[in-house]
Amino acid sequence: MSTHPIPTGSPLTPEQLATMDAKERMVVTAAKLFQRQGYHATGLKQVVEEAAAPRGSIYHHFPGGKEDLGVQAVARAASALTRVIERASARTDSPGGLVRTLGEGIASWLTTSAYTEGCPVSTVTLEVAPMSAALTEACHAAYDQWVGMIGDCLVDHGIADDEARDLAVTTVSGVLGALLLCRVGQSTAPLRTTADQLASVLDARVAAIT
Amino acid sequence: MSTHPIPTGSPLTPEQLATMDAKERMVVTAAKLFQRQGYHATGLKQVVEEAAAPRGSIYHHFPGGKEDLGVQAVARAASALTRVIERASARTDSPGGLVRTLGEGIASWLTTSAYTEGCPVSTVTLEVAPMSAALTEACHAAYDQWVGMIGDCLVDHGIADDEARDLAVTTVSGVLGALLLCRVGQSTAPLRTTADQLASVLDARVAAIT
DNA sequence: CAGTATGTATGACGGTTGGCATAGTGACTA
DNA sequence: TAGTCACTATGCCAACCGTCATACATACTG
Repeated sequence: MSTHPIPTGSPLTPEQLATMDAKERMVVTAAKLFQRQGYHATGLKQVVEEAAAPRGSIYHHFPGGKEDLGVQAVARAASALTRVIERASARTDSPGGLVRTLGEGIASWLTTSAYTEGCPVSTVTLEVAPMSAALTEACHAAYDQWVGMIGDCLVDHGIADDEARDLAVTTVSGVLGALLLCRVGQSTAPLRTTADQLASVLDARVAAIT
Repeated sequence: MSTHPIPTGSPLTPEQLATMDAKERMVVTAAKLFQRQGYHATGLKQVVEEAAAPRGSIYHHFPGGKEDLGVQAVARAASALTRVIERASARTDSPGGLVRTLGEGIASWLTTSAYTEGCPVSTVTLEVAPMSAALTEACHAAYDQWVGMIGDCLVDHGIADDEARDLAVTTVSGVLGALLLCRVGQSTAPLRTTADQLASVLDARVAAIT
């Protein structure tokens, strides 16, 4: 890692952090850092510094050490994306609309962070699976939830459970993969393209039923 | 990282390594380790040990240090997947068949490694983009090549350049994302599902032309 | 209220490993 | 012999994660 072109600054606004206790600050800060630079590149030192938390408290709040903190950070980060899906789901009524809105939401997320923040779960997944069972499980739970939410949306539109799940898996895969391409190319085009195409597939599938 | 359930063993067979010089051994070993545990979790110490290479040679062969080694390892690993695509491309004549064959190839790759080895490029991408320009560029080049190859296949079947590229982006995104889900769930189902669905989309698109 | 007990919270330390730089070795050339 | 080259052993300092003895806060007791 030769250069650090983007001045990282604080991963969270001080106002937000001020409202939390030390433990929560650590979890939230770790989540942001994992999302930005990955699990192994994030030192506990950096976490406590940016969270303005005392070094010694780590093993009080997280007896399992870094891995323990990681599990909670992943869970927290995952729920953030879950909310994005929920919000997108509330704003549209077709599966295709959901995917498109979701794609836009994530895209804006990418641009506002100057492509430093990707999927909070994917990075950790690739770094630790399947070495750390606890972290792998936390990531797995996140993906399952996302697949389930999109699958439910499809079922609501009349698609059979099995096919709905398959389509949801493909959709989540596509979005996650597109996020990779976006980060590496510093462009939201792959995400918008992929979301658009997946949306068309889902809508066509729904249309074929009615 | 509490446990190490899978005895890692040597990442490469000694016979393979024996035919290479020290530099090549380092690149290949680094590629395997990055693929397995990521960039930051891989120490140069581990690389030289598993490559049976002398420690002091690192900065002779790779003046840019770890990042330099990383760029070459990514390039090498990427070309491995490129060959898989080439082979899949040679064995089928439809885009859908290509994607299905590709999915199977990667799936067998996952199972033989007990899900320890994922996409060699994705892990590094998420860990370093966009902090390290050199590594990001190396990853970008790999993705571009894959997208280009699949896009070319589509163009060969009569699809216009722009749409071919869009479809290729979606396909690569889906495969990469599915690989994530496979690793976290220790199952090849997501990959086969995704490949299957993407293949259907591509074939339908081709069929609509003729 | 004074004194103590109990559990929480914390700063300082340690053994290890991280990537990297330097000084050095030996082989080959002139 | 002197010089050049490809290559390597050794050592450095910083950062890593985890442990520990201690300080704090609250609640209980006489």
